Amino acid sequence: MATYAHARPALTVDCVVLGYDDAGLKVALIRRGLAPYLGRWALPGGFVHVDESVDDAARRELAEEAGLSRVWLEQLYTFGAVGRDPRERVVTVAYWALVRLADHRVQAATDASEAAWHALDELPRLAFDHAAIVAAARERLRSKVRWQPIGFELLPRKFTLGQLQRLYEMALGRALDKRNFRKKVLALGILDELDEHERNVAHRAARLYRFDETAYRQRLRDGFSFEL
Amino acid sequence: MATYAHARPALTVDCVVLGYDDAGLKVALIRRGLAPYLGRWALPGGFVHVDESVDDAARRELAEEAGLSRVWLEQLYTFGAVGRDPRERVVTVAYWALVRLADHRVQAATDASEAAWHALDELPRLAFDHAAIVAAARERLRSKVRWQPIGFELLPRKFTLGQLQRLYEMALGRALDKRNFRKKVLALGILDELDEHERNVAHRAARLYRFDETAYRQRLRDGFSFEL
DNA sequence: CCAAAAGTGTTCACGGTACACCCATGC
DNA sequence: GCATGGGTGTACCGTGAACACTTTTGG
Repeated sequence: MATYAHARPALTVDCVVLGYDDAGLKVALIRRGLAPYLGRWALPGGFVHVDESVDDAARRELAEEAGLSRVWLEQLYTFGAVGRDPRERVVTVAYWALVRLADHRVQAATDASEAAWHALDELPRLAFDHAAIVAAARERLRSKVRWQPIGFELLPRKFTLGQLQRLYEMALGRALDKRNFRKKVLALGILDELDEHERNVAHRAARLYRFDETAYRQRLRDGFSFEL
Repeated sequence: MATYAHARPALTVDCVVLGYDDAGLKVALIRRGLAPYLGRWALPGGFVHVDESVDDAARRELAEEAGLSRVWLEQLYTFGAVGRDPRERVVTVAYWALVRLADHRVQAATDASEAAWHALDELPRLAFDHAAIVAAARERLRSKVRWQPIGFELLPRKFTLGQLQRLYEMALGRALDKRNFRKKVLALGILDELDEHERNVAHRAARLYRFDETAYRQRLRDGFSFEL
């Protein structure tokens, strides 16, 4: 393990930013303004600087390239195949993030020519191996959603149980029984029932709820299972 | 994302190799023959070459530094804090591996002055942030063992249900009920019951079993849950 | 009054858990 | 014969899954 003087792989981060609205799950993509894959859609990301942690690099790129900050962010997987970038050897640490679509407009910045949300199940062809990275994030969402009440990161602060259920159905890729879902989710004891209802809907207005983070942390400490 | 000409972080892999025998879980460590942390125990690992995938680098280091090959190996997490190596900026992709202790003698090789198995719950002080990496592997084992019948990678090819149960108890950190354990594990239908028994034991000789990988794959395809 | 989603309980089957005694073997 | 782990079955309980109708609101 002598000092390393040879060519080294470059190191980047790439972020799979997932958002949700009533139409479904979306990913934030950026249209590349440079070769290779000029004009293709790609994940926001970029090189890791020597003086920042990899986590910080992910947050920075998210802010610079997509104009997003203060989002929930977690490391996903490191993609290190040899040919994944045609220019040179690049290893990328992929992250995934969840944001409230209502709160965030993605905006292109720096060297990205365009940024936009894309529906998760009708993605365009992506640059590099980014399709595989998105697939990994999707898989992680599917498994994580069963153990941690992640959904609240994606919904507006006040939401209906119907919205929450539709989100879970999207994430899990299957229909859930309405009564069982409400029963379980309310039994978790991490929702504040508000004295507010939807407005201007063409059907009975649903009650609004809010995620009770304090109760959630308490339950976590008590060793609680959030399986849905 | 122009061509990158500045200083770049170096990229390494580190492997948490877990082994098991009747005395408990062990991790393979190497005594460092170079500064920094000269003489300290550390995980086997090293730099990723430009012409090999990160996975390949992990396998190579495992072979070179610990003399291990053909082991079960999986990516664990990427550690990218800024100060984790005092010499220069180094990001490491951590892997974890499971081996049959009976089959593998670790042997020091290349630039490691010594290699040995250490009991997982009485580790010496480790170099760099390797203690955190081992802790992450341990946590991963604990959660993974519940979903995938991982234990078989760690046991000899023929084993008793008692051995399997003790392994699970080590991994999960709690005692399991013998009858329930046997019932569940046999119900999985992935064990071959052999017409062989232990020999030379000071008690009733236990029947030996073998992991039936074919049946396992079949169950996986059928969407089977291996929760214990 | 019609469409569309909200809201609400009960029953059944299965799996998890708790629990105690006899058996085979080596010393 | 004794110490040590191997081996076996049953009863209870809680949770997950299935399932249908009434209510409210806007158009």
